[in-house]
Amino acid sequence: MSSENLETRERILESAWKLLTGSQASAVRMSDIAKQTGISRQAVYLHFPTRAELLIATTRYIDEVKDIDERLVKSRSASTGLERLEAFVEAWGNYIPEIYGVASALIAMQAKDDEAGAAWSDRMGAVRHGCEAAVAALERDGRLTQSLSTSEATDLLWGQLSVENWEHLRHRCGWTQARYIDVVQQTVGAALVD
Amino acid sequence: MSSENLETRERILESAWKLLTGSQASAVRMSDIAKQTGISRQAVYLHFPTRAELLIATTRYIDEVKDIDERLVKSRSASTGLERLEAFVEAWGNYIPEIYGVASALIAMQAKDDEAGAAWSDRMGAVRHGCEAAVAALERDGRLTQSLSTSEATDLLWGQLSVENWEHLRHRCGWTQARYIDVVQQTVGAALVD
DNA sequence: TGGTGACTTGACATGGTGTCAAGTTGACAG
DNA sequence: CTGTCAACTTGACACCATGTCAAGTCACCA
Repeated sequence: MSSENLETRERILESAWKLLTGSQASAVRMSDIAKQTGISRQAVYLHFPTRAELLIATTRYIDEVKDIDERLVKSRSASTGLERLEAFVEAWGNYIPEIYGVASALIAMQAKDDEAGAAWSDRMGAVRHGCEAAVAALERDGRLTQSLSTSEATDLLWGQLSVENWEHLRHRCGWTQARYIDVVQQTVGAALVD
Repeated sequence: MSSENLETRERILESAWKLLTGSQASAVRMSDIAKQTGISRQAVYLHFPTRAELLIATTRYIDEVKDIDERLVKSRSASTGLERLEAFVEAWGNYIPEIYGVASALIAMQAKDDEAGAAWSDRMGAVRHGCEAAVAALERDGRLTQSLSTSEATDLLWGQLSVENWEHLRHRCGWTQARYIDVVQQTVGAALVD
């Protein structure tokens, strides 16, 4: 078993990830994570001061394991703005399923917990930078629509790539992941290009 | 004062509405609503069995007072599919601010409370019907894009008109309401028409 | 041998929801 | 005038999850 030798901290993160990936993410309690890890609830608190910090650490852990940076770097190598936009939608859109469990738990917390809210905003701020870069590439090609300012175009793209929109189309509407990517590329193309 | 003669039940709904419209909607507790109404916390439970039911009753109350039906009826009188689509976006998009407080409290609850989740889904199901009708009108005019099925087009429109997307553009991105309506009409037009 | 760090056990405070039981009060019917 | 009933009050309590605190176990290391 590869997980036998992991430090307790990592085993906790693995457990959290696993449980959060299952259904009903926001119903996952500290005691569930402890049980899954095979340690006491209090031991979890020796590694993470609060539930919010554990969730945040879990997103960072997933980022690392799934190498989100690597995925996004690839989207930056596209030659045209349009290609770059599509590559970015594909890269991020295909990453959402990985973090969805933790993301939804964090989103559910943010209303009551400022720390969780700030952390999630921060996380999403990084996505906005990606959107900004894609919009800038489009503008450089002279293909950004006249009807939106740069920042409006960025905001719009950002919204289309939100976890909430992914959840809506994939879960509430039952779309496949492939169709989701396809249609978002198409929508975003129609809204922003030319 | 018009509210002096209201039955207690209505005064509770008014209080809930008022408090939920203020900031931090999901932080509104039963005791806050009781205090605002000028009655004991237990008295609230004499009228509404759970917090979820109170929130749901509040949305219905707002629907009634703000006459959402009337607003939507108007959008149905448009002659062309495109006009109808735009009228629907305008009608619903301008209604979201009215219910936003209650909506966000309900959305925050739905993760943990099945009853709240079901009620909110039901509510949103009604919006989907409106979307469906707008898409059907577009199709009748032969102006629905080839690249989406009827139900996909409906899902897409539905997502654009979600409370979450409104919150994203208006709150997170700071757009004005007018600009929000404008850009959503434009986006939805580009994605669905022709 | 003795100390240290990681963990366990168990108790407890906090904060919000929802329940229960025993009043109080005012209006209305007989 | 009196009894009753509905609406409301007061106060206590169970529940549940988070987070804290204190004391104890245990393996490893100097």
